[in-house]
Amino acid sequence: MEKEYQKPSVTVDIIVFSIQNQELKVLLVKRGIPPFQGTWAIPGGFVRLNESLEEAAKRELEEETGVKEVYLEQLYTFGDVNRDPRGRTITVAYFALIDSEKAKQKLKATTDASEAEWFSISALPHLAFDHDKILKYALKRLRWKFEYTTIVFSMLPKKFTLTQLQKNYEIVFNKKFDKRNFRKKILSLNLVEKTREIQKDVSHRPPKLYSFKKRIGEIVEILQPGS
Amino acid sequence: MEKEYQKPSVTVDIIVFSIQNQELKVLLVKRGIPPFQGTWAIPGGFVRLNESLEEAAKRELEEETGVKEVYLEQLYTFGDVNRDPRGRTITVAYFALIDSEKAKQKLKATTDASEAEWFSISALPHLAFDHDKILKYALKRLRWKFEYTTIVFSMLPKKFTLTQLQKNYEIVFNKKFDKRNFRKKILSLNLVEKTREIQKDVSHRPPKLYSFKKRIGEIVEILQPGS
DNA sequence: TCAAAAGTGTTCCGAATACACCCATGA
DNA sequence: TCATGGGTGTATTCGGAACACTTTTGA
Repeated sequence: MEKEYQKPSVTVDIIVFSIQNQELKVLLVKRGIPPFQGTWAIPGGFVRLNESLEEAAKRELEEETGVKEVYLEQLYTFGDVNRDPRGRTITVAYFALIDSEKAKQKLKATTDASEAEWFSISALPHLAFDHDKILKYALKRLRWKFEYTTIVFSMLPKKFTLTQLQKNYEIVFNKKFDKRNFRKKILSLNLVEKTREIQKDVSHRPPKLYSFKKRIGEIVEILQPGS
Repeated sequence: MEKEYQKPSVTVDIIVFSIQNQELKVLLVKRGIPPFQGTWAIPGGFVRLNESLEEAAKRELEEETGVKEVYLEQLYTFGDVNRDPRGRTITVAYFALIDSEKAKQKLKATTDASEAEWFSISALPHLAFDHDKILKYALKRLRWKFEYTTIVFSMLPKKFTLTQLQKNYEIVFNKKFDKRNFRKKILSLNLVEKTREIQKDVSHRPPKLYSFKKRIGEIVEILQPGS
């Protein structure tokens, strides 16, 4: 067989973001086997012949975290010749968003003896392979998606307060927004509706709970660049 | 070897757009061999082990068209299990933009006895594999890029008139813009500068030629949605 | 009564929109 | 002189930005 007919390996890697304790976090796994044994990496694995890329990403994600039904989208495909020392490997990166309630669930013990852990994006270890680059790109995409689409709602529980919503934006952009302008904007976009519930047992004026009306990920320009 | 260790094949497909004769066109090749023999398809081919994905895309593009140094960006990776009847094949789609002068060059005779031809996107044939879907997505991305970045300049010669620039937008969006507002916007973005040249031999007032000042593809929100 | 977050309006400014006429050239 | 596209300005409207105080609850 000629060189050009040999096949590269194909993997999927899933960058999983969530917001916990007022911080943006990403899920990493410690590699149990070489190469990069003991180094943190983005969770992922080989694509099987009988599953689509998205199915592979969903399967790996469930294997690592036990969570299903999260927001998942393809990020980018990384295919530099020497990105994996074991041989030519192309990885299709996905990024996933988990709402704060699901993220609190205990991480499933992983099958391949590696540990999984949430890391704040402000205190990341160096990652295996080209995963630093992949993560950096995922963050860029995340911010972009927050600006122009409604994915924020995939990181919130079904019912939430407008302050929680605003906090999520502030965490992702690492920037404060004006409360009145923020609420005016969100309400004018007609994205949310009041529920009849209010949050109880808070030691301040109890906030109203809202729910999301539209399709997650829809493009709407929630926040303009620089606002 | 177990099922999950068999490897899929990996190809790149390149959707090449250009604007010719006031129409948005895409380059297609007629397949010379089965499957889908005689059907039009997006140009592409297998990724070799010693080249990155982008290198593979550039190589295939040059083999098909003879053009080099075009705007090229990764579009999306398509990996449904049955998208290729020959067996599991994942394709990394790229999209490329060629300026009108380069696009006028004669298409190189292709090596694998297939013909290449420019098709207006308003009169497309049915395509092989899942290429209809890929092309549809590429068009979406193209429009998005026109709205928010400066890629339009990759479809223009080095020196161009503001009317040519506006025409390109009108063709891509299939929509007219107001001449005064368009020029005001472009000039306020500080993207172009007057050259000392004017276009000669036109049977009307000769237009000034402009050149592009910045990096192609930079995000600038040239046209707001709905403008 | 205090602490903590919820909730609420107005003014100002810049950018987007709508809109019509004169200019320079080749045929 | 005519046809063809080049080139230009203003008034209006809309949305973004800045900004501070009162309300409600639990501790």
